[in-house]
Amino acid sequence: MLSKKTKYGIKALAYIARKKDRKPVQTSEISESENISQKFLESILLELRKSGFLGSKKGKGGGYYLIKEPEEIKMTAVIRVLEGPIAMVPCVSLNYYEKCDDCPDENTCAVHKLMIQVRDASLNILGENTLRDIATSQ
Amino acid sequence: MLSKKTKYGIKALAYIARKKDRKPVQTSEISESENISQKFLESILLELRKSGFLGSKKGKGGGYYLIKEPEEIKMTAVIRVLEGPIAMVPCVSLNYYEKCDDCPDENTCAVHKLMIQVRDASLNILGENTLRDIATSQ
DNA sequence: CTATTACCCTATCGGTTTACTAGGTTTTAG
DNA sequence: CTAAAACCTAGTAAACCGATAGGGTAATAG
Repeated sequence: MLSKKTKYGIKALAYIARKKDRKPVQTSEISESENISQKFLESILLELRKSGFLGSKKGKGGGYYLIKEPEEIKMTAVIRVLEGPIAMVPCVSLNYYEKCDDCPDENTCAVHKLMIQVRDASLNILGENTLRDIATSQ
Repeated sequence: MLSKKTKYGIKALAYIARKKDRKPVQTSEISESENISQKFLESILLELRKSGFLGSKKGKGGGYYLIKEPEEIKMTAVIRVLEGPIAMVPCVSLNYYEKCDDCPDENTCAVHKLMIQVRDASLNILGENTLRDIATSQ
């Protein structure tokens, strides 16, 4: 299940991407338009700035803006930063790998191979969708 | 992320499916072989019995056995019972649909269409894999 | 210069879920 | 009878989630 944090983060990024100009967008504007608690949204946008997706401008007329072009931002990258692993099980995660303590051998694990297939299918979709795709999909 | 419960449940089903005869398998045997806490496993197998995947026999020599053939059991069905929805967001779930309270219109939601694609990709994999496939995949 | 705007930071908190444990009851084979 | 096994009810410690509180700090318009 996707957390609200991730969901809100994606929506906010899409909102900013839909703006024609590159002027900073205020959190208050996004929170009102997308029905997201402003304080909660602030913490999410802050995280997106620290991880290199957004830039920010302080003071009057400030806000957040995209650093890269929307088509350069893959959804895999966004989800990995906000949500963490895309895989359903740590032992098949590419970026957040962890060994299962109950499995002596991953190659003989019934769950392992199945979850690799699911992971690859998800990675395919999320890797070929960019912020541009989801921002313009209305 | 898949819960331990679901993971253990799948492993247990696979273990039972690998047995040639149809004699009941005890929880103690499965828990030792698969490194699962026995008490926790008990509750999982009980749930799998109540949802129609397993039969049980009480008393000495009792245990759990498959009711259907392994190739008749799709992994979608197992996961839906143990884990719940397969979709990453309730608003795209086929079996556990729920409306988002922040979305006025699903058709204009940036997250919605993306998550439908992910769901369909996952459903494809999990729907074409049966218990037979994952039990014999070593 | 000063008021305002809006980003930035820390801390906390109630609620839910997760993974598991404890302890007992019922049923059955031998 | 008795040992073994499923069955049932509760409880619980820890983690996580979504949000809120309350400010601090930097930049800018006028």
